[in-house]
Amino acid sequence: MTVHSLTGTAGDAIASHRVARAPWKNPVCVLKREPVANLLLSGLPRKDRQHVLARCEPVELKFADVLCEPARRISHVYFPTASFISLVIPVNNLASLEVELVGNEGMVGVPLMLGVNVSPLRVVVQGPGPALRMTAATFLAELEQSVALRHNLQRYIYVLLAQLAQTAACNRFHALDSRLARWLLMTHDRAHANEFFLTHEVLARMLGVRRVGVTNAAGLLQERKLVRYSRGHITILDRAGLEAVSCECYKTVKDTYRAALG
Amino acid sequence: MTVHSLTGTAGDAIASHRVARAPWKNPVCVLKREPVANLLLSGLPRKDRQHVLARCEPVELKFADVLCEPARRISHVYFPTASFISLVIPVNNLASLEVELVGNEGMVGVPLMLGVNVSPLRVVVQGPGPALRMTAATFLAELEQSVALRHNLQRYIYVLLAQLAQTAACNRFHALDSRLARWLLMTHDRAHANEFFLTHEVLARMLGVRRVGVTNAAGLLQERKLVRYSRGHITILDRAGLEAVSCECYKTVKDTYRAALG
DNA sequence: CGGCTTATGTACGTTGCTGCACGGACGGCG
DNA sequence: CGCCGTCCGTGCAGCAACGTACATAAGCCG
Repeated sequence: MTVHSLTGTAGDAIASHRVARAPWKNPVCVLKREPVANLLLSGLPRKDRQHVLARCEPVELKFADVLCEPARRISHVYFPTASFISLVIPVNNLASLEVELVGNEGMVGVPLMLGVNVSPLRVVVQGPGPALRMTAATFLAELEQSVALRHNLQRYIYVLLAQLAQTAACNRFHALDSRLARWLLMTHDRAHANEFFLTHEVLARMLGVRRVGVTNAAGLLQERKLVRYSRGHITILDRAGLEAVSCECYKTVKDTYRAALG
Repeated sequence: MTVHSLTGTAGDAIASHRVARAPWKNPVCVLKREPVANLLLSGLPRKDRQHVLARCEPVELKFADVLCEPARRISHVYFPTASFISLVIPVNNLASLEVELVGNEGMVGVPLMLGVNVSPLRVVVQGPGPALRMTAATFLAELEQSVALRHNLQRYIYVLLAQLAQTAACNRFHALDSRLARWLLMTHDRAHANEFFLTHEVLARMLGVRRVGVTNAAGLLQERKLVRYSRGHITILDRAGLEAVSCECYKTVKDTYRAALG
């Protein structure tokens, strides 16, 4: 993992870093991106925000970097801006299932807030790009400092709980087509780009199904002109169409977030 | 201390959910019970514990009482002692899935700790019996008072998160037999009795499957002499056998709890 | 006892996904 | 250009769970 710090405080420019240098092979991803801020931080009162941002280190996350393994100590918290990160639970060293997708609406490292310094899940970079990070110790100090930060992050944990429950139900009841559509929508929201890199293989591990299952479901979405993909590059063509195919879980989760943090 | 029944308070609005007769009155369940304390409270330092307990109201929960509906305000928090409570997510007003089972190792009303006063889930009494409860306001005041309480409950939320992730994976990957076995084990832990009341119908709604599916799976467990049941009365005969049939998720979750709160 | 309600058992075709296997196609690279 | 690794597509048998429908059995009440 390459981590280069941009010296100088992020100041009030919040998280509007300059755009990443080619995160993956295809530059198109980057070109379509606009500067993004982390919503948990940008919502803070000016003073708290500046204080926190001054202690954040901008980093560039690379695709497939593993930021933490289950049962290992959490060294840093991450606030993605244009990157996004999967929280994955491995099962039997074989299968795995994504239980949470974190983009600029969230953070990684929640257990620290709860008095625990190990992660229960595997943390994998799914979408390359910039993020802000803090050491665990600094983070805890900031929590002491800022009531607003505490407040925001507590509500974020609430959203997380609700979202986990919804995802569990979704995995249980909804067909693969719908779940795939939902996943693409969530990713679209967090990628801040119409195109992103994701092979069927990776998608399969996220959704907890066979690679071929994804191929079929994706074929269906492509037939209907909702997405286009080729060798890992997925392009969203028709959001509304995807929302129609996806289950209500997508909307439900988004509403929960808006109600608690919007 | 006076023991208040729920009937006449919150219970009235929801009493319609009760089943016609009263199988939960079966004395066998009760006879086998020993006095139990709530572990989140019993672990507190003496002084804090007394302070909290003095502000708790003992209540007797009845089977199938609905303590809270999704998106409704949380009026009380509950610390089950010998009772246990399901957190259920309804889907499409038809199916539903249990995402959490709370007994004397936990509490109901977690969102209050996170600055949110509505529940994302339906809260249903699964096992009748005593619990301690506090009004939302009192609870928040107690949180201010006691660092130890805050600490304990934060860690409990951590366990909750890990558990939700594990359950999601379990629902995705494991066969019904295993999941049923796991569920029975979890219930056994919380019921503090070898026998409890649960029809296949109810179990099916918890596991998110057809009633017939439960009948088959349960038949298998009974063939192997692991459980015995008749018209809603399930008796655990062979815990070790059940653990063998169940998936590792049971052990994993239990270990997580022990590590964080044991 | 007889009638009713609730709980459990059985049966059958259907479906969505699995496990496995292999064929083809695109793109990077020498 | 041609090789080769990665990624995508197809085919097929198998299976667990689904939806539906109906049949028995156990307790409750009059």
